[in-house]
Amino acid sequence: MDSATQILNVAERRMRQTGYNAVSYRDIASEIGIKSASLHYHFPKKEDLGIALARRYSENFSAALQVISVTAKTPQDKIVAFADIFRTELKDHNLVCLCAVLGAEAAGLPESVNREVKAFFDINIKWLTAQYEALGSNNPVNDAKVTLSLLEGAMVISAVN
Amino acid sequence: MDSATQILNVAERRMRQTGYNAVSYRDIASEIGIKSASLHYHFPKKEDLGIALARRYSENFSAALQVISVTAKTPQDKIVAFADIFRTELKDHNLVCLCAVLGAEAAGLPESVNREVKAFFDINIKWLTAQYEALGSNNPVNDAKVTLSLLEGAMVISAVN
DNA sequence: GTTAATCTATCTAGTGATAGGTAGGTAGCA
DNA sequence: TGCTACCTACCTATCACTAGATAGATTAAC
Repeated sequence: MDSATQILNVAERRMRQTGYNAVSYRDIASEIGIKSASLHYHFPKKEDLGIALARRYSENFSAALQVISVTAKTPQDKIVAFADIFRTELKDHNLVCLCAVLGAEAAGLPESVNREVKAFFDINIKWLTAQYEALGSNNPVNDAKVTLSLLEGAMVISAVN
Repeated sequence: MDSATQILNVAERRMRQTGYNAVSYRDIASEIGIKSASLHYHFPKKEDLGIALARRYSENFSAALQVISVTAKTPQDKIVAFADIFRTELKDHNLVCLCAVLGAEAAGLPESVNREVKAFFDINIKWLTAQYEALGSNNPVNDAKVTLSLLEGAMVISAVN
């Protein structure tokens, strides 16, 4: 596996456990087995790493939503499959959604990182809205926001236990 | 106002915006107009400050729940009043729940702080469960958890916007 | 095909800034 | 006099980040 991917993997896992500021270049580097200076070759500033992390997370999520759109049959099945993504991450790996963690720290993060986090939420709300529309909801956007809020909040509450 | 209260007020606001690790003794002290060394007189370790913050937050919340229990008439009214606490904090002061922020960073915080955060969630779930019981819910504990998760998640998602 | 030039990914070594935390002193007050 | 609440001055550790060097792979020129 190439170094950039290793860096992103380690950084993502750590940030999802402890937040943006608690993760240092030294910690990431020593886990991979390189020096922190080498991290700056791949991600010159921490802000660059934050942007790359949130963007990759969004892209992976979008891909998973595409798969669900094809594999699950009814809108109900799709919403259940959506929730299962979060449930599995939490139960099997004890990991909170990256964007929930970054969202909670938003006022202290670079604006460029916040934009990526916001984009993640927008993608998910849009996708959920489509499912609730297909279900004939008379307020699909609200239903989508409620669903996403519920899942994100449940992860945060569970993380402390 | 005494210094300990001023410290707690400033620290709470800042942590609710940026998280535990992004808040420093120096920042808090300079906003109040004292030296960072003086903060250590009131809260020797940052862990002590974290514990005190979460505990005070829980106590204030419990007091608010007591008030709601008396002022609001029906269980429905009480649950709405509960949600309004969160809504008001977010809309009027743009502040996320302290325990949502600390929960998101849980794996990187002292265990003593996490215990206080967990206590906060337990208090709220217990109180909400009582309301859903009074409403005749056949799974009041689940309804309580869903309600709290929804509110906490909504704050986190809104924080980034 | 060999050589020269360039690129990639890492290293060592260090910067200045800031973190939490401590020691010891002091002004004012009960 | 002793206590409270602050101060100055400092410590060590760590932070993000940079400069400059280097080994090895790749590419270009002849």
